Amino acid sequence: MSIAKTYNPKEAEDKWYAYWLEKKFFRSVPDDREPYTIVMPPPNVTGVLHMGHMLNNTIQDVLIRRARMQGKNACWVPGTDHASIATEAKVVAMLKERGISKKDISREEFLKYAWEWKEKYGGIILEQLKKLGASCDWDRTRFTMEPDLSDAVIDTFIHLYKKGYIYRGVRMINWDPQGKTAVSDEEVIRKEVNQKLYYIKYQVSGVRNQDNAGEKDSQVVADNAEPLYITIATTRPETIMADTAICINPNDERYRHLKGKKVLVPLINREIPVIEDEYVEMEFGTGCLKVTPAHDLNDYELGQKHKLEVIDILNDDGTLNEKAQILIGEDRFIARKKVEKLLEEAGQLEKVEDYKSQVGFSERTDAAIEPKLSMQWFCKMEHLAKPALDYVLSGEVKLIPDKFINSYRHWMEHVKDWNISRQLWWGQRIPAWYNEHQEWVVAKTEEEAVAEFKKAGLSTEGLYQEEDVLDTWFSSGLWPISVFDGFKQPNGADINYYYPTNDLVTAPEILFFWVARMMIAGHEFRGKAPFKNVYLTGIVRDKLGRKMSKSLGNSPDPIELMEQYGTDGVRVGMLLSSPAGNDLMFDVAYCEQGRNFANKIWNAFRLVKGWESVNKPAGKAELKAVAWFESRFNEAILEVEEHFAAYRLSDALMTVYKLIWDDFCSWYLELIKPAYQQPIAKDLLTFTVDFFEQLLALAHPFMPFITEELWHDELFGGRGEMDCCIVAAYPTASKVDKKLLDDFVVIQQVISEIRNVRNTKQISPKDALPLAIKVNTTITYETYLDSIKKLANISEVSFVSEQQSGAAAFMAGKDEFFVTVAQNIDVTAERERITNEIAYLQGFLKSVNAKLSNERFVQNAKAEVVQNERNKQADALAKIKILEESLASL
RNA sequence: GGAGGCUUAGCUCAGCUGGUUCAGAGCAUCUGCCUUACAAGCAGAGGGUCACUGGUUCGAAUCCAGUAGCCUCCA
Repeated sequence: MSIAKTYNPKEAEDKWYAYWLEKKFFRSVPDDREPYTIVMPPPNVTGVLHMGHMLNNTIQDVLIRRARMQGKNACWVPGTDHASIATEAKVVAMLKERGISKKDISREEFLKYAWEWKEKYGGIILEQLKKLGASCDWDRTRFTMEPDLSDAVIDTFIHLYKKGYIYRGVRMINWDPQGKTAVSDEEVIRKEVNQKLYYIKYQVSGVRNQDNAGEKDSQVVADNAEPLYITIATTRPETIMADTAICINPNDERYRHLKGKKVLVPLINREIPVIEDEYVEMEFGTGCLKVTPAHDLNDYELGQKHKLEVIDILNDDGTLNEKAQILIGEDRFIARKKVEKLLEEAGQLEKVEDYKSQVGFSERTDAAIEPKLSMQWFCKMEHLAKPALDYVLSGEVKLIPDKFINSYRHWMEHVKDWNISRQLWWGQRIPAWYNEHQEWVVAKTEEEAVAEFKKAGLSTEGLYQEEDVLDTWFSSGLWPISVFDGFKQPNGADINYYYPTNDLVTAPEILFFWVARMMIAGHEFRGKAPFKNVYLTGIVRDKLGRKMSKSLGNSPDPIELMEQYGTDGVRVGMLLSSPAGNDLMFDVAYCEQGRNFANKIWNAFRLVKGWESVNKPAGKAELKAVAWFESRFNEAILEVEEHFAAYRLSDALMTVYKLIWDDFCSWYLELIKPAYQQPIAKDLLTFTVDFFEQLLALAHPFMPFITEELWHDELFGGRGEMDCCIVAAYPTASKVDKKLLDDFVVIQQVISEIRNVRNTKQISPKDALPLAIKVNTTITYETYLDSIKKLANISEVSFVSEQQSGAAAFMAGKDEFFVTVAQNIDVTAERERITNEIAYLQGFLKSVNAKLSNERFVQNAKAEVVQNERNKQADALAKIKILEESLASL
C-alpha cells in the first residue's frame, strides 16, 4: 500500500470520529471501574464555536481521553445552557424580522417561538465540537431548560425558600433599559467613559446672600439682596428632578451656614433639605452632593439612613416619567442635554468640566446600566457561601493555578445577596403566586398555591403566577448534579457513581458566578463539592494581546482553522502555549507547528513502513540504540505523568513532541535506519514498530485522529474492530537506565561536535573523516563506534593515548576527540578558542573555590551541596589540564 | 480608591521548598544542505545585566522592601 507524502487530515477525521461513535467508545455507564468524570461547561444555545471553546474543550478532551486509556470509566457530559437574556434577545430580534413585536404576543406564544429557535440553532455548537474530536458521551447531552432540569430548578428554589434563604425586596438593582430586565453585578461591564461634570447652582430658600450666618463681622442684612446659591457637581444633571436632599460634610467649615436650611431644585423649584453626612468627600467637586435615592446606589443608602423620600423619575425603557415634571417621555441621554440647556438659560449652570469615570454597561445589550429600585427576588448568600469557601481553603477543591484562591476568597468573604429574578420570559418561571391583594405564596403548582393561600386564610381570587424567571446561573449552578438526575433520583446509580466529578475546566471570569454556585449547590444538596479540581484556562487573545471579539474581527474561524491545519494540528497549536490560567496569545503559527508535527509523525511512519525485514541479527550499536530509546521513552513517560499530575498540559505535550521529533526521529530512526534499499534486521523492525505503537498511544490524547489512523495500518498487523488507539492502554514507565542515558548524551555530543567541525570547515557531509579518541573516562566507546560512524560519517576510529596535533579537537565530557581534516588547522583561531575555554573554566573554578574556601559555606551548606562543589572543582581542574596540554601541543 | 497578579532571548513561556558558569524550551532568526521518510524537512550556530534600586544570606532569576510599567478583579 502506497502512502501519501503528506498527511491528509480531512479523511481520517471524518472516518474515525464516525467509527468511535459507531463503536460507542464515548459511552459511559456505571460499572465497577474507577469513574473519571467531567461535566462540560454548557455553552449558550446562542453560541457558535469560538477560540475560547476550542481551548477549553481541547483541554477537556485531552484529560478525558487520557483517563479512558488509563482504564478508567471516562464520562464527559455535554450540554447547553438556555442563556435567558442572550436567547431572549435573539428571539426578539428574530420576531422583529418577521414583523412581530414581543409586546403584541402572549408569553405562551413567545415561548413557542423561543423553543422553535432553540431547536433550530441551539445544537450548532455541539455539532462543531464533534469536528474538534470531542469524545463526549452524546447520549447524555442535557439542556438547562429541559423538563427534568427545570424541575430541579423549581424544587431548588422552593427548598431554599423554605430554608429562609430566598426573599423579596425592593433593592437597587442594575437595570438594562434596552433589555428591560435586571442584570446581576457580574453581567455589568464597567468602562471608563469621558463624561462631563456639571456644576449646578441650587438656590437656598428663604435666605439672601448677605445673611451669611456665621460671619460675625457681616451683620448687614438687606431684604432685596441677591439670592444665595450653593453649587453641586454632578455627572447626571437629568436626575436633579429626583433629588430629595443636598448633603454636606458636617466638618466642612465652608458650608456651616447651610445647616438646617432648605434649597430649591432648579427648574422645578421643589424644596429639599440640606443634610449632613461624613460620607461626602469635601475635596471632590464642590464638597456638596445632590442626593438622588432612586437613581444611585450610594444615594439610596444615604437616603435610607436619613429617611429621605424616594422619587423615581425614570420609566423602564430609560425615558423620563411624569414625576420628573418636565421633559416627560424624553430619553435619559437626550434629557441630559436638554436639562443642561435649561439650566444654562436659567443661569444656574455654573460651569462644565471634562471628567472621566467608570460607567456600567450591560454585557448583553451594551446599554448603559441604570441603577433602579425594583422589587426583586434575592438569595441570601452569606451562610451558603461559607462551605463553598471552605472547600477551596481546605484544598478539598483545588484551583489550578492556585493564584486564584485569593480572589476567590475575597469574593466569597464579601459576597452580596444574589438577585435571582430576571424580567424575562425565557427561563424557569419563579414558582410564586399572587392573589388579588398582591399577597403571595411559593408553591410548585397552582393547586398547591391555592392550598397555601387557604391554609393562611387568604383570598385565592385573581390568582396569578410571578412573571419573572430565574437567573440562568441559578440553573447552571445545579449542572453537575442535575445532569446525573441527582434531584429526581437523589440515590440514582448515575449520581452515586459519577458525583463528585473529577475535573472542571472553565474560565476564571466565571469562577464566582458559576463555579462558586456549583459548590454551594453541591454542598447544599449532596454534602460534597461537585469536583476535585478546577482548571482555569486563560483568555484567548490575538498576538497583539487583544481579546478576541466579533467586533474587532480578530478571531479566526475555528472550523476554517481545522480545515486548514487539520484538527490535530489546531489542538496541538492551542495547547502548546497555554499554561493553566495564563492568557493565550494565539497565532496561527502555533497551528502550523501542530500541522508540521503531525506531518513529521506521518513521514516517520512512511519510513518505517517502507522497510523490508530480513532474518539477520541486529548489530551491537543498533541494539544499544534500542536500549537507549527504551530508557529515554520511559524517562519521558515519567515526565509526562508529572506534567499531567500538575495539570501542565502544554509541558506534557512538549515532552511528547520532543520525544517523537528529536529522540525518536532525529536520533533513534537515524541510528537504526538501514542503508538505502537495504533490508533491516527483523528484530530491529519489531522493536521499532512496537515503539511506534507506544508513541501513538502516548500522543493520542493530544492528536486523536492521526494516531488512530496510523494505529490501524497493516504495519501493526491485523486488528480487531474494537482494537483502537482511543482505548489502547496508556503507556506506563518501566525501568530507566540512567547510566546509559548519561553516556548517550556524550555520544550525541560527539556526533554534534563532528558535524559542527564539518560545518565550520565547510566540509561536505559526504566526505568521510577519520576520528581519534583519547578516552579519559569509563565510557565504552567501542559499543557506539558504528553509531558515531553512521551519524557523523566517520571513516575510521582509532584510540590514542596522546593528543593529536594538526587535527580539529574537541572535548565531550572529559574525553578528547580529534578529527583529521584535509585543510590545515588555523592555529591562531584554535589557540584563541582554547584560551577562551580555559578562561571560562578558570572563572568557573574561581567561583567554586570561593565557595569551598568560605568556612561558612562549608559549615552551613548541606553536605551534598558541598560535595557537589568539590566534584565541580575536580572536573574543572581536569578539563583545564587537558586544555592546557592541547594549547602546548598546538 | 481597595485586593491580587505579572515583568526572564525577537515572540510565547518554563525555571518546584535559594546551591552546577543557571540562565532553559518551543517558535522565529542566521549559515550550509532538494542526503532516496519528511523543504510542513535535515545539520549546525548566534541571541538575555532574569524590569529597576536596595536588603537578607556563605550564596539570589528564586526570599524581603521600595520604584516603574502592564494586567485582572472589586468599589
